[in-house]
Amino acid sequence: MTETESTGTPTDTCAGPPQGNRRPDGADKYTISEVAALTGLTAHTLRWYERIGLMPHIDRSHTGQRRYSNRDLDWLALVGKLRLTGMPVADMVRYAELVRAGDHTYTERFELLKRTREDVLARIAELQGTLAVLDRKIDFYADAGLALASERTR
Amino acid sequence: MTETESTGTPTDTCAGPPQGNRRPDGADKYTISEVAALTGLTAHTLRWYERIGLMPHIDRSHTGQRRYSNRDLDWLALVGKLRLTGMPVADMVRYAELVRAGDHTYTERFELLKRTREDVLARIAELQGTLAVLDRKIDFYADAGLALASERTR
DNA sequence: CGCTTGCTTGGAGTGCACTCCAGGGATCTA
DNA sequence: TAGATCCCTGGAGTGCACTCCAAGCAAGCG
Repeated sequence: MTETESTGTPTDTCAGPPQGNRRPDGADKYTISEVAALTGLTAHTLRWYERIGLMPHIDRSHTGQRRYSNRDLDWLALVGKLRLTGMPVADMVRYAELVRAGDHTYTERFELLKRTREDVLARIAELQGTLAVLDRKIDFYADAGLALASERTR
Repeated sequence: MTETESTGTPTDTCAGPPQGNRRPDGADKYTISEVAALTGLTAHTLRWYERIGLMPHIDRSHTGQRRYSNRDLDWLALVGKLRLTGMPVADMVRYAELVRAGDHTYTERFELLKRTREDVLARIAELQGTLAVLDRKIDFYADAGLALASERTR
């Protein structure tokens, strides 16, 4: 219920997604439960993301606890967006691997993003088709409901 | 090797209403594999839909084989649309129950459809937000790729 | 000092939506 | 009459994306 995924201003350059109550860079050390609150994911899921290779290496405190940075939050915001598109986690892991592999994977990342973009466009089109069907059915039920109501109450 | 189930349609995954190759009403008797071909679902899935109560009672031939009608195809088309919205199968079963229950469930069906419509609108908005992020990233990678290319080949 | 809270781990469990299997029956073609 | 092909059933298995568990460590508090 603490979904702090606001629709922020799209003014950032590359990966600057919307995120509210952050600490300034340099003082950006978040515990796992803070990140959970900020992202809406559970701590379980955050650890699981790390295990499957979807996260970069997360900083640790001197006692071994995770300390997330603003950069990690940026990455999680992107992951959240990709998740909304229905992209399989395995594909996101693939993208994460490309990022870790270095600059020579730019082209491949580019292709992956373009393919994803096409998928999103297709999904939007699908949903708009569904919306049309839904609207037709809703009109039908509105008429039927009206007919029933007038027949029964007046 | 009893059933050639998952042959499916190799390319046509648009899930649009393929109402072209239907038989006229009155001569509308389709076997399960014909329906599978028409809908893109597998015969397994069609039987499973029936088992969980997502389908009305399907006609049977004198030997007990399923014979689908145009009406069944209509229902499957709606189910396909609802599936695209991400609606859980359990909710679709609920809708199917309401339809079976009779005319006095009109209002409830109406509410369900309206809620679904809102969900679809929200989903489209989400996807458009994701599209914006994706486009920003794609622009970034296009520039980076260009820089790399000009550095190397020109 | 003990208690509570929050974090750690590997591994096991959950829910959804299929997906497949074994074993058998009916129909068609050669 | 044989073989191929389609279909039937209940139940078991699969893959994905989490979700939870048990056992234990570390810090803060009265």
